[in-house]
Amino acid sequence: MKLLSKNSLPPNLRDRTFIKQLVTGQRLFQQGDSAKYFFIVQTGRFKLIRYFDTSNVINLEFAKTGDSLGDRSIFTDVYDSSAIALVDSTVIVYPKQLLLSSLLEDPDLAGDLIAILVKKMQSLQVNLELRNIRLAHQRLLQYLRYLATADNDRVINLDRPYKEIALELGFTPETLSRALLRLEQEGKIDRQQNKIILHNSSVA
Amino acid sequence: MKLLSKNSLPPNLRDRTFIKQLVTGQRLFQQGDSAKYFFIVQTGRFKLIRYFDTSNVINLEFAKTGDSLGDRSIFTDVYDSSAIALVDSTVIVYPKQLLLSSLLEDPDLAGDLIAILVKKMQSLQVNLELRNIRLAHQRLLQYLRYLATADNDRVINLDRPYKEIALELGFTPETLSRALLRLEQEGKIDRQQNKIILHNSSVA
DNA sequence: CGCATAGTTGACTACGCTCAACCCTGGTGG
DNA sequence: CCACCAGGGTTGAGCGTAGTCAACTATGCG
Repeated sequence: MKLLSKNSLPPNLRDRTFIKQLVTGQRLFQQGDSAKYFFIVQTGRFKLIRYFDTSNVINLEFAKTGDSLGDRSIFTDVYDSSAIALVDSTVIVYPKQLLLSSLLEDPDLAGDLIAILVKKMQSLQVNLELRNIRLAHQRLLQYLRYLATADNDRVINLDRPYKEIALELGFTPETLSRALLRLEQEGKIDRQQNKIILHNSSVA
Repeated sequence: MKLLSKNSLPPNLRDRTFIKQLVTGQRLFQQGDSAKYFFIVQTGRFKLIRYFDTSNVINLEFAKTGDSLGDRSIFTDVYDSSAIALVDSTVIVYPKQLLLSSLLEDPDLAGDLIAILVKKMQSLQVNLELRNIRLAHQRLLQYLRYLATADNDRVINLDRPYKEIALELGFTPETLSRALLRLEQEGKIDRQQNKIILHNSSVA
């Protein structure tokens, strides 16, 4: 992945690409801003939110290491959402227009970007599939299975608050809490602090 | 968009790209098949479904004119779902490997593909946003607004059965029917056969 | 030590699902 | 030309589950 490492970029693009560090709560970009940059998360994580009228905010998605930010604005001139660092984070900042013109000259870069977009599409697709599962404990279990197969491990490390997971799954924290309890009581999982062990019987 | 017209493709790719016609109910590809092709819908529409165990089927998405099919399998060797024509349809069939190597030689094609993927991402994103709206009539209204702004028209032509729309929105047909009734009674919309008129007051 | 926040648990509410019946339309065949 | 049938769409009644609001605990941070 040439795209993911600043040093392997073609010189003219590399010279104008830089790393940005953000602290918890800091905005990377703001809805309505001129969309001059494209980003990839190096460390940490972000949430994307959208404002409708004032005081009407919705959560769009979460981005973690390796995910792109600002991808929906590749061909539009303003950001359609705001990105906020949930923890101290670093991102690679690409000047969008220069990146796009570099893609035309360096096909490998284009291939890298396509791969990143496809990966993101798949992730959105998984989320959408999960939403089609109505019962909270079943949706949660399926989510845990995805995490387990992705990590190839039955021990799942949840490195972020349940609150956030609840939002991503479309639940309230209360419902997530009860769903976890239920899976535990049914013997499908074990919980110890922020680790979850998926039992053999419930993997298939 | 060079990619969308067979005739503007580079010769070696064009020679192996073809149009395929399908009748209602016909399968374009099957989950598990070797993913040798990438498709773009020219006319008609498709549904993508996934089988878990036998007799456990879920609906993934619907694709209409201009949408890509098989995009999730660009970098994998088998299709992760089956595509079925919902009406008589035609698709452009690209040999996947040749398309990928052509992208590296013709940057315009790569740009076109990126645009298609971004558009699809946005569409998935919209669906996901809609799922975050809990009340059926509100989710439906928001959906109608998207359609209206996309078509830039307050008269929405629903060219497909309500049943299908219900699935896409994550409702049962009964719930969709009641939600339509409610919006009508609240004066937000008018219905006449398969057209829906979005009232001015409810656009913003 | 005090405060803010995450997480948990309980009681109640409300909305969408399920199942059933019915209407309506289009298509088919006698 | 009508009788029949299949499927989409609508409406009704009852149920179940997630949301809401509230109280409480635990944890981390100043």
